[in-house]
Amino acid sequence: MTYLSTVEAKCPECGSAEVVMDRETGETVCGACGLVVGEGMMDRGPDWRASSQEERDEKMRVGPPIDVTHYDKGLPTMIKVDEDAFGRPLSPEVRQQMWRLRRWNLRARLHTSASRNLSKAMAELELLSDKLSLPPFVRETAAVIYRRALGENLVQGRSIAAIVAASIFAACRIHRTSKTLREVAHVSTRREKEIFRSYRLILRSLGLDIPLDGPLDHVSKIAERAGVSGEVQGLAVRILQEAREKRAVGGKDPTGLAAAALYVAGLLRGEKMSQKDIARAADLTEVTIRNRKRELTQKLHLGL
DNA sequence: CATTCGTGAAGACGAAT
DNA sequence: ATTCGATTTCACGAATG
Repeated sequence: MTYLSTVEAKCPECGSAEVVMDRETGETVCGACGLVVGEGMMDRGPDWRASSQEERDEKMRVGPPIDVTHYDKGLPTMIKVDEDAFGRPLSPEVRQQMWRLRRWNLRARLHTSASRNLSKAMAELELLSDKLSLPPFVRETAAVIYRRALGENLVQGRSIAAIVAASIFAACRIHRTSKTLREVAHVSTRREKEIFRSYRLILRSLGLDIPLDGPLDHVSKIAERAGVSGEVQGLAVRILQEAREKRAVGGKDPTGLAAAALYVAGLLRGEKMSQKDIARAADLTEVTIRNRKRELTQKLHLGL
C-alpha cells in the first residue's frame, strides 16, 4: 500500500526523473534528493480531452478540474459570509460566526502543511544530531531555527534536508560547538555548498548575527581526536593567544591555526605526533599544517 | 621506510570592478 | 558578470632521520 505516484517532471535540483507525489499529503517531492518541488502543485489544465466542439460542450464544466491527489480534491473550500446557500442574506450573528469559521479553515490548511513539513524535518534533525552526537540544547536551538526558517517560507523550493543541515550548523556556531561545515555536510545527504548557501540565507532572513569562530574554538576537539595531552593543549592555547595579540595571524582557516598550534606545542614538549596525525584529526592536509607552523614559528620567533 | 618540507597547478572564495 | 588576489588542497619529489 503505497501512496506515492510518479509525476512527469524532472527535479530542478538533481535532474532526476524520480519526482514523486505523495497522495496522502499532496506534496511533490524528488525521490532522489528529497527536494520539495512544491505543495499542491499540480496540473491545472483540463482533465479531459475533446476531439470535437460538441464533445467539448458536453464535457465542459465550471470550476477547476478535480485532482484526487489533493486532500481536498482541488475544490475550493470557500466559506461564504454574506449569504446562505440559496443566496439569502444572513443575520449579523451568523455572519460573524461565518467569518470565524473561515479564518479557522484557512488557518487549519496552513497548519497541516506546516506540520507535515515539520515532521519530516524533525526526523532528519534527529538523525543528523545523533550522527553528530550533538548535545540536546544544540539540537533544540537547531529546531527553533528551522521552525523560524519555515515560517519565513525559506523551505519552499529548497530541500528540507539542506535547510535542516544549515539550521544545525547555525546552532553549532551559536553555542560554539566546534563542528565544521564539512562535518555537518558529511552526515547530510546534501552538498556542502548548498548547505552553506542555505546557512547564509537563514542568517540574513532571520537577522541572526553569529560571531565568527576563532582558532581557540577548535583546539579541544582536535586535541581530543589526536590524543594530545592536556598540558600540550594548554600550551597551544597560549601560543594562539600570543599570536592573536601580535596580530601574527589573519584571514586564515581557524582550524588550520588550531591544528598547527597543537603541532608546534607538541614539538616544544617533545610529545610524539606526526603532521599526518594532526592533519587527520583536524580534517586538513599536512601542507596547511606546515604553512601555519612556519608562520607561527617565525612571527612568534619560537626556536624550532 | 616514515616523516618532513617545499613547490606548482587547480579549485574555491571574497572583494573589487 | 567577470577579474583578481589570497588561500587551501592535491600530487609530487627531495631531504632527513
